Amino acid sequence: MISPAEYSRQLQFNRVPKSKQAEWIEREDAASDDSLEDYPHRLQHKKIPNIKQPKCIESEDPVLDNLLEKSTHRLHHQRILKSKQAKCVEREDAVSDDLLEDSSHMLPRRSQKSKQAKWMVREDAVSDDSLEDNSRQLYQRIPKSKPSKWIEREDAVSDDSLEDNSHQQHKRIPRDKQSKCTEMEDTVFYDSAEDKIRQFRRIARKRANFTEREDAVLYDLLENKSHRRHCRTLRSKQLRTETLRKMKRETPSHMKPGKSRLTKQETSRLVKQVTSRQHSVKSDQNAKLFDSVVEQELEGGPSTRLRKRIPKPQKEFETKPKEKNQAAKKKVKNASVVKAPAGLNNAKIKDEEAGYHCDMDGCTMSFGTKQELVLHKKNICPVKGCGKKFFSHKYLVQHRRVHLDDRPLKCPWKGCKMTFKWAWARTEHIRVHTGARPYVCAEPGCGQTFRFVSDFSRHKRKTGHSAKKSRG
Amino acid sequence: MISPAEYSRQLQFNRVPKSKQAEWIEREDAASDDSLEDYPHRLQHKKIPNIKQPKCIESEDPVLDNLLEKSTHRLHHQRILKSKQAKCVEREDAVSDDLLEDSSHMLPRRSQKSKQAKWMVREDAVSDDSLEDNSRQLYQRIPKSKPSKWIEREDAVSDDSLEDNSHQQHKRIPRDKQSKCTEMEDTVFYDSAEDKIRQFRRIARKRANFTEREDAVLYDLLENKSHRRHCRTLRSKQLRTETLRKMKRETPSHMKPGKSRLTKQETSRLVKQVTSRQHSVKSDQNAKLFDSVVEQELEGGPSTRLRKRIPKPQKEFETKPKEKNQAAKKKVKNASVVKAPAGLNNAKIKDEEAGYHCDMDGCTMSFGTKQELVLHKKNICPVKGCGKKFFSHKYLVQHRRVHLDDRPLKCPWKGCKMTFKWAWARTEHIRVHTGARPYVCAEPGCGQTFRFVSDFSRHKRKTGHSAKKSRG
DNA sequence: CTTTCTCTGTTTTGTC
DNA sequence: GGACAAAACAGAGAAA
DNA sequence: CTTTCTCTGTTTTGTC
DNA sequence: GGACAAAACAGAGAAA
Repeated sequence: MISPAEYSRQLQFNRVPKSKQAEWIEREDAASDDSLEDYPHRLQHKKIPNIKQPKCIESEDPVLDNLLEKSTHRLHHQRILKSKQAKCVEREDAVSDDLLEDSSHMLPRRSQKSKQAKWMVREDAVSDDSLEDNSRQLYQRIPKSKPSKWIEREDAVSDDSLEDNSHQQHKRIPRDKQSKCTEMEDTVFYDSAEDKIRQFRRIARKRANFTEREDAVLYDLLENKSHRRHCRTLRSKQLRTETLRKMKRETPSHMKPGKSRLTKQETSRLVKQVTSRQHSVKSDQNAKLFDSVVEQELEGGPSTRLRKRIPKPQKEFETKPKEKNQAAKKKVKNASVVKAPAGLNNAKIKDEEAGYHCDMDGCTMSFGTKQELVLHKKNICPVKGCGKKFFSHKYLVQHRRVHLDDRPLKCPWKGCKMTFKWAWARTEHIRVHTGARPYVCAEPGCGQTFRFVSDFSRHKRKTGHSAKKSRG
Repeated sequence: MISPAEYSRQLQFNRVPKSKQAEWIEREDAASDDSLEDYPHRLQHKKIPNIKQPKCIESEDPVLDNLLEKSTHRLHHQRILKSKQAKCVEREDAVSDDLLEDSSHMLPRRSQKSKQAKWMVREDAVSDDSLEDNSRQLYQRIPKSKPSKWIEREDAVSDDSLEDNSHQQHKRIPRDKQSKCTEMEDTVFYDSAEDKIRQFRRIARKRANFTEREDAVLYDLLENKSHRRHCRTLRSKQLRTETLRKMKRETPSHMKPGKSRLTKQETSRLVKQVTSRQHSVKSDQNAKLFDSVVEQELEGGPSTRLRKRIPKPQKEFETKPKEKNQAAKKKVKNASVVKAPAGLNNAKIKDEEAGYHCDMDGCTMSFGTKQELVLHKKNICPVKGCGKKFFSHKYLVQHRRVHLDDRPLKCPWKGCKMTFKWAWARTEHIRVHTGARPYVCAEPGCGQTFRFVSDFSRHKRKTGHSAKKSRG
């Protein structure tokens, strides 16, 4: 089942699932085991940022997109979170059946029986379109869509906005994973140094207002610039601490000085500019480690300030309804599930099978089934697990990006590889680079500043303070 | 802005955001920089599993929940993904304004003006309820809810199911993060060994059918059992390889043998049982590393097979509409946003302010605003960013768990700390432990087996093969 | 719990 | 046949 | 691209 | 005033 190559790869990358090492609980012994489970400090909550990143190609061509969009480096990150107090609500013990099933005396439980197209709810024109679609939906399933009336009328339609081609979903974007390292022996030290470099950057970024931008951007170094190998390391507190300790006492020789353009003096200067609570001693140590591992890029400036108006091609959906092969035909009975407009599945813009065109004012979308179109016209997203209902038809079209992988908006900072689906996300992200805190509470004695609307908004909500936004 | 303690912590945990080290792109220099960006191997896409875990306390008391739910250990994980081909669609250059804003010549752009309650769309009874709620919504915002007609009638109501108290959202549950290590000096080696242990487990798990369960569960060792510190380490390929190399050549003395109950002989046996493509040589090495770091727990068995019927208290929502303090009153004008039923926010079950009770058959839910109730009755989730529309009112009630943190279902395997909101997720997860592959394609020459319905379903969809499920 | 920061559905602003 | 809860399915989609 | 595996809205099964 | 796109907001929520 696993090739030697894959095996080595897994060995190397530590791909063995965590939970797989657990033991089977003896039914009778469960009590003793459970006694241990009330400990508040269990290693339970895990949280790992996730990011998918750009694709650099100017494409109107969905086929080309498909070919390219899957070959991107992804980087990962790890953080140790603090514990949540244990709080076990044992409410469902349905394990029984499944345990039986999985424990080697398992029986066949179910054969795929027919699904009746009983799914459309009356009260709207949608009724029984489902049946007439059964014959053409081979590989996709028909959404058990939810008819519902409300269709916004005021600003319902018009054209797709400029960003209709940008899309995808990602969860949390860890800030600086895209480091890169020259191949070297002392990788361990590299990694530790990298941590400290990040720390330095943070410190620099924290300085008051970035009157000199140079200072703020001194540290672009770990970014990949070409084909170099990527170094992504994340460690536990223990490992990190341990590594640091070892470094201090036994391996100064591993460092490779001379690569960083950030001198120790510069480092110290920056550290001093930081708020007084920070420890310049530690930072100075960092400066040494710095030298061993990094390359730095020179600071650039904002690349554009002129807004570019894109003429909007308007022919996004060519949509040639395409009968797929008949292989799946025997399962046409399963006709009641949402047939996600294949284009929406997993970030591909396959508009080929879109045979049902939206005729709403200015909307050019089309879908593989009548159901999808009906949902679409009701401003309900027809993607299977989605089913969201929107106020505006136009937004529904923009909403598509949520289900696509495209992330066309890039952070303009040199070396920053962050990409976005939403302009606002990028807008706020940039403040991470600039250090700007544009939201200032106008409440007379408050004076708090915020970098993100959300935080400002929360502040106002919680305190009732005033709402003025000023320059940060 | 940052305390010394926080600073050290950040230093230690490497919390500096990645993208913060980027440089500002000179507008004029952008071209040269951009030339670099077409490289296919950019370090862009990142993907990091995320997991939140249990809370062990029997609580009906939301206050207690709030106090406890935040103090849980979270663990993290990192993986390096393969590259996605660069594909930069520069479609929006809207940076301009924000760059200006953030670059120190920023101007106040907006003061919170009034939001008119223009949001309710005609065509349903919802119309202008919004206005009458303005006075009582102080800290929450009123959802700009989407009136829509469709209400399922066939199985619309009845009681909440057993699982109404279980909830929250998490993304991807990495399989075996909850490792634990005794404090020791050679953490690096520990980590490497841990990797290999996982690999071993994977191999063991891959064996044909787990006729002897003992073999499948030999490796439960890294799980935390009490207050020990957690060791979570994730490294880049380079670091891992390097560490491994170092271990081999210079530090056999760091190992701490005698802890593992898995002997080298056992290991070899397991390795032999693995598919022929795996390298027993490597595995044997692993067995040695094994010894240095792990403790093992004895295998248990399934803890329960009897389904427990929970009587269902039925008084989930006591809901005393509670006027919060008046601080936020001046912003009541912003009345048009979804006021997420505070109970749904961020996994707290605060039903205190629920003053609008659902009178649908058997439904006991209540909400802070009429709008929410109206949405609820339309089977639309009133949580702010959600707005999903469901077929069944009863499911809408179950859907709540998506927005709550509670994860009441636990994996029954000893030492496995996985928790779930959905029974099916746990059911399939358990197969990860057992190795079961219950789905067998019945297509005459196919014979493929699957561990997860989803994969089986995809197989059938793609191949058109038959649908019988048998024991794996 | 807190802070930091991204995602996204809806609202507000700005321009014509 | 009906009602209903439990179980399962079938996608979507994250992670590797 | 693939495999592995979780999440979740809807369908199917099982029981009364 | 209207229409409309761009920008911003206000949550939700992930991560640390």
